[in-house]
Amino acid sequence: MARSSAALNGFAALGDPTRRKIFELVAEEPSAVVDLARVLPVSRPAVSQHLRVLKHAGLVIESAEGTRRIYRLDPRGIGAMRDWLDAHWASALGAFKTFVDEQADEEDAE
Amino acid sequence: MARSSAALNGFAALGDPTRRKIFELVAEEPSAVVDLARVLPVSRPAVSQHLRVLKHAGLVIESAEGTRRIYRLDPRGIGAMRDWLDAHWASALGAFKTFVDEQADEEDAE
DNA sequence: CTCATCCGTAAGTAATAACTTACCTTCCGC
DNA sequence: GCGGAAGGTAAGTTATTACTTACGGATGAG
Repeated sequence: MARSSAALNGFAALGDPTRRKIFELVAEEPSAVVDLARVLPVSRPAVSQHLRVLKHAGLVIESAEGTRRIYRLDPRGIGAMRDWLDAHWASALGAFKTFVDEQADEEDAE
Repeated sequence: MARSSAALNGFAALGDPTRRKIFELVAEEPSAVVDLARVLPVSRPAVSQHLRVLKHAGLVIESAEGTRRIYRLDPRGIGAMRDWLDAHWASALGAFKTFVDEQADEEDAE
């Protein structure tokens, strides 16, 4: 259950635009907090707070390098969200196709 | 751009627990608003408002059936989120592996 | 033509969350 | 040791947002 609730928190974490931007920056290149704050339109503490949320959601990991904390993507959190979405996507695709076919039949009948 | 921003809104839409529950109920079986409200711990208007958000995010579609509006999953919105996540997942997995290998090397060196 | 059901929207409220500044600790170069 | 850079946390403010009740419009049954 810890795994699935972490995956679910991932959606809330990536729901915020600033956090999504941080996620994309870290995806491009593992970065320290100060480097992210330089690029973003928010203060450094705000970046720290966002990173805490992303970390808690299992989307990033942290590693010390001198005084700098380097943040990287954690593929496990992303993978959990991906799996959850994949399962629903597959069943949705089947149901959607059935629905569209039925609609077409009804229109033929008119 | 309309496509990608819709996909991104999807994360915010699924970030809310009630909305995620609605999403799962609709995934199990296409439902009318009143049926969803019967199961959920919130009022019917609240369900309507959540469905509007999900619809705007491209995650569900609506079809009239008498006075009832039947909501179904829209695989396109889910697919867009899935694609976005997939791309980041793949690159994250590569970067993560490299990072773990480097860590192992440094520990060997000590 | 009523009457009931289904549903969306408006308006107001209370909780949440994203941001700021201020402060303190930790680590490196000199 | 000392000064400076990096960053997590606290406290306070403001904007979102998830919810409620109240209302009005549309559809189907009798």
